[in-house]
Amino acid sequence: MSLPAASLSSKAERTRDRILEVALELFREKGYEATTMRIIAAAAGVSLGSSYYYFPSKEHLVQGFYEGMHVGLVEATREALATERDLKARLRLVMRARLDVVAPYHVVSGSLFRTAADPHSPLSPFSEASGPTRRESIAFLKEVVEGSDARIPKDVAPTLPHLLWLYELGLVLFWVHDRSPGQKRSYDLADDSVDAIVRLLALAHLPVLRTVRRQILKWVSTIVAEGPGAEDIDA
Amino acid sequence: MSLPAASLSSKAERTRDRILEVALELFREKGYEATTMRIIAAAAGVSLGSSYYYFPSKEHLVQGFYEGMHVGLVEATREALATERDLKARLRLVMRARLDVVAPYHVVSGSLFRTAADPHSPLSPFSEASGPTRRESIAFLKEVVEGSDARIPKDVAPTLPHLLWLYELGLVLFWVHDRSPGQKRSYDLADDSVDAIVRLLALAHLPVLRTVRRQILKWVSTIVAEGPGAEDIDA
DNA sequence: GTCTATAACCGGATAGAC
DNA sequence: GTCTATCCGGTTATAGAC
Repeated sequence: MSLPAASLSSKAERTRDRILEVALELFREKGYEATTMRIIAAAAGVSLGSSYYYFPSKEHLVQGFYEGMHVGLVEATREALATERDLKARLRLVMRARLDVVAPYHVVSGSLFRTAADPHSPLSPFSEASGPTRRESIAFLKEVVEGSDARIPKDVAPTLPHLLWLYELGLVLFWVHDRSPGQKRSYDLADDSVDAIVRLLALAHLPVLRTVRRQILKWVSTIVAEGPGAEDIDA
Repeated sequence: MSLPAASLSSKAERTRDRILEVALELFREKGYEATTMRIIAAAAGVSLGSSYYYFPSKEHLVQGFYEGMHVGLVEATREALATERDLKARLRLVMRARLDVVAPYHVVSGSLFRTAADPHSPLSPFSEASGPTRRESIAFLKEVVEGSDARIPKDVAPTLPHLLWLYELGLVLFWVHDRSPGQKRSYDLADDSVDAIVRLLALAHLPVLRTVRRQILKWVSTIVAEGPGAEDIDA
């Protein structure tokens, strides 16, 4: 989807793209379960067997979805991030945009994310296969922080993007479960939790908080170092 | 499983129990996917159709698992909790016991918890069907706190058990993904995060933290009020 | 009405011919 | 690279036994 567009045969590539495109549309329209591989194949004008030639499993069709969501977030926030310098405002607009971008998929999100919970699945956010997207997301959050005028304590700075990535994951997890109209609660939670995060960051330098700060940094490192390898930590 | 043991016919009940027992054992031995309903039925000495008479779906077999895990935790900690009064020690032993109790199921946990991520699934920790177990867990954590000699700020007290429940959920989620030998990282994380939590609680009364404290309480309420109904909040 | 069994359906995945 | 035929397992329909 965001691969170097050259080098691969064109007929095959168009077939592949068509299958993926059709599949994502059907997922959104009818849901993940209701969209059978047979229907996808038919809609894309290929046989069932051919679909499996391009995508080894139904799950693999969902990887394209994730990458799309990340690209969508970057595009949706580029303009606003270019001018805004206040950290709280930056984080808030990013998290709100995150929710906006995934919004059309809320109905399906349950069954879509279902697979993501399984660590053995390539769709797990911690998996090898998700590595590229994960690293891109963390790098993006790093920019969100560094582009602000906030002063972040030296020891917190390297871990902060990872912490924010975990936080974003949690927010989306909440959103998946959020049945309030328009997922209003998720937006409220985003606002409230961003407030708390920024305030905590502002207080982080206080001597009383030195020990907790270290403790928290320690366990965030533990969490983020988790996964297929230690490569995550220096993304 | 923890129902009033009377009132239902005994032959049927024994059949039901046998199916469940056999299923859990097979899940642990061979994994969730590899254990087919046909195998379960055969091992329990009934026909496939009969299994479906007792358990409407394969997922429903997993509900018994959850309840078992909760009962296991309570039993594993009863003795130690009876004498220990220090909050940090109490929380630490509870969280370590939580990991001990689920340990035999680590290999399977991925596919087992997979379904739990789907909000539409009865296996979701936030679902109606999980309500009883969820409320029991929160009530248990309330006792863990109240049985300690720690002084908890008045405004924090009612929300704390819910916060701890979310925290426990997160810990287990991490454990599911933890591939370190013996899941050592999960135990480390439990220790470190309990330290941080207890320290934060001790500092919570400080005037500088008043605003953050309120903000955090607010969004924890938002999260926990989420789900099938508002009944969660007064469990 | 409670329980059990057999046969079939449906959809994800695979084999192998062309 | 594309197809058809088939497998396999969760689930359902339904008939009948106790």
